[in-house]
Amino acid sequence: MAVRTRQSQRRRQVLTRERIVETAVELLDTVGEGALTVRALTGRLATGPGAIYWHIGNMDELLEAATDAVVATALATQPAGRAEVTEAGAPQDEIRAVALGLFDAVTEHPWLATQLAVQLTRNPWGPVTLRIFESIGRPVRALGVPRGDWFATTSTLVHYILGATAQTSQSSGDGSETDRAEFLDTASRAWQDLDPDDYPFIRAIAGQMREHDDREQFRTGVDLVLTGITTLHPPTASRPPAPE
Amino acid sequence: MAVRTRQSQRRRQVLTRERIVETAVELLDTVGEGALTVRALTGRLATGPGAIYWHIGNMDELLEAATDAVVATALATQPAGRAEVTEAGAPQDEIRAVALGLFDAVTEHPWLATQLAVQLTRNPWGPVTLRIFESIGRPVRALGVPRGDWFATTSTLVHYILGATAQTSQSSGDGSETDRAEFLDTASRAWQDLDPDDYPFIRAIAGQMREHDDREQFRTGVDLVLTGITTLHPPTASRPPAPE
DNA sequence: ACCTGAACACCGTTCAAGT
DNA sequence: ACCTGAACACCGTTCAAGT
Repeated sequence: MAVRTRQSQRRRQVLTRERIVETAVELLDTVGEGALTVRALTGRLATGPGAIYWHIGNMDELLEAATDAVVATALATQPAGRAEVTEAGAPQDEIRAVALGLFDAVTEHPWLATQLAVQLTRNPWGPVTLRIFESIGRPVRALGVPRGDWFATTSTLVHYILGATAQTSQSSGDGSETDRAEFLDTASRAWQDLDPDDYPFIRAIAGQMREHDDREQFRTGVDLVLTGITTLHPPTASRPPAPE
Repeated sequence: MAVRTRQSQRRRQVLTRERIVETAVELLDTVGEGALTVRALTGRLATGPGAIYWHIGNMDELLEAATDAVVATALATQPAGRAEVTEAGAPQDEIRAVALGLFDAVTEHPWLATQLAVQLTRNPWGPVTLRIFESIGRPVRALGVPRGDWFATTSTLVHYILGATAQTSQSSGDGSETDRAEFLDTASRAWQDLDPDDYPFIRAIAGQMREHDDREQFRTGVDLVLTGITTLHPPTASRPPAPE
C-alpha cells in the first residue's frame, strides 16, 4: 500500500516526447501519411490528447520532429559523417553518399518525400534543412570551392537533391516491381496521346520515361551538378592534401 | 417556350469550374494558404457546398487546378513560348527565362511554393509537372543534348528549379525589405550560436547567408547546372543553326 | 509535474430535395 | 443539368479537473 504513490509512475511505460515521435514515425511508415492523427496517437499510446499536448506543441512540431529523426538516422548511416579526407575523389563520393542516403530514406519512408518538401518551404531554415546543408556543405568545402561560393554551391546541390527526392514516384500500390512497371507503362502511353502541338517534347521522351530508373537517374543528376561545380572551380593544388 | 430552357442559365452569374478556380486563386493570394476552405468559397460565390462539388471533384483537384492555372500564366508570360531558335546562346536564355518566370511567380504567390512541391510529390506526372517539363525540355533539346539524355537532363534542371523555388523564403511578415533583413539577421545570428562540433559548416557560412539575395543565388544555381550540361555535352556543330 | 477526457470550433464531403 | 443546405464523420486543440 505504501508503494502506491512512489510507484505511480511505473504505469505501463512513461510517456515521453521521444516515445511520441517514435510512434508517429511508426504510424507514418505502416498506415501512411494522413493516418497520423492525434486520435491515432492516443490510441497507440493509451492516453488522451492532453497528454500528447503536454509533450509537443502541435501537430506541425511533431511532423518536424519525426522528419528530423528519420533524416538524422539516414545521414548518420553514411560511411563516415565527419571522416578526414584521404584521397582526392573523396569529397565527391561523400556528396554522392549523402544524396543517395536521403534518396533511399525516401524510398523506405514514402511520407518523407512530402515532409522534406513541406519542411523546406514552410520552415526553410529549420533543423531538417540545416542538417542536410551541413552534410552537403562539408564535402563542398573539401572540394576546394572558394569560400565565397560555399553557400551558393551547397544550396544548388541541396535544392537539386530535395527536388529530385520529392518526385521519387510512389506509384500508389505497394511498391512492387510489377506495380511500378504498370505505372510507367500507363504514364508513357498517356504521354504519347498528348496533343503534338502542346507537348512535343513530352511525347518525344515517353519512351525514355518508361525505361528509366529513378535511382540511376538521380545519380546522373548529382553527377551533372558535380560536373558543373568542378568545371567552375577546377581543383587547383591550393588545399593542404597536395604534397606528393 | 423554346427560350425558357436556354435562358435558365442567366442567374446572377453562372457558376463554372473556371470561376471557382479563379476565386480559389484570389483567396490564396489575399488571405493565404489555409484560408482556402469550401466554406470560404461558398461565401464568396454565394452558394452552397453542393454547388462547388458539382463542378470539382474535391479539394485536392481544386488546388491542382489553381496551381496549374497560375503556372500556365507564368510560363506563357515568357518571351516566346515556342519561338524559333535564332542565335547560339538562345536555348540557355530560354531556360533562364522559364526558371525565373517560375521563381517570380512563387514570389508573387507565396502559396505556390508549397503547392509546387506538393504537386511534384503527390502527383509526380500531373498537369503542373508536365507543363514545366515541356517548357524546360524544349530548350534542352535545342541545346544539342543527345536524344538519349533528354529526359535525365531535363529532370535535373526541373528538380533543381523546383527545389530552389520551394525554399524561397516567405519570411512570415508582409514581405517588406526590412522584414527580410530582420529575418536574415536573426537567422544568421542563430547560426553563429550553433554547436561548433555539430555545425561547423553552417557557422562558417552564416555571414554569406545574411548577405545573400535569393533571386541572384537562384540564377547562379541555374547557370551552374547549365555549365554541367554544356560540359558533358559540348555544343558540336551537329545541329542546323551552325553556318557562318 | 504530468495526465485525463469532455468539449469546442472547425474541417471536407455527401445527399435527399428542389428547380 | 445544376444548385440548395442540412447533416455526417471527422479533424486539431483547449482546459478544468484530477493525481
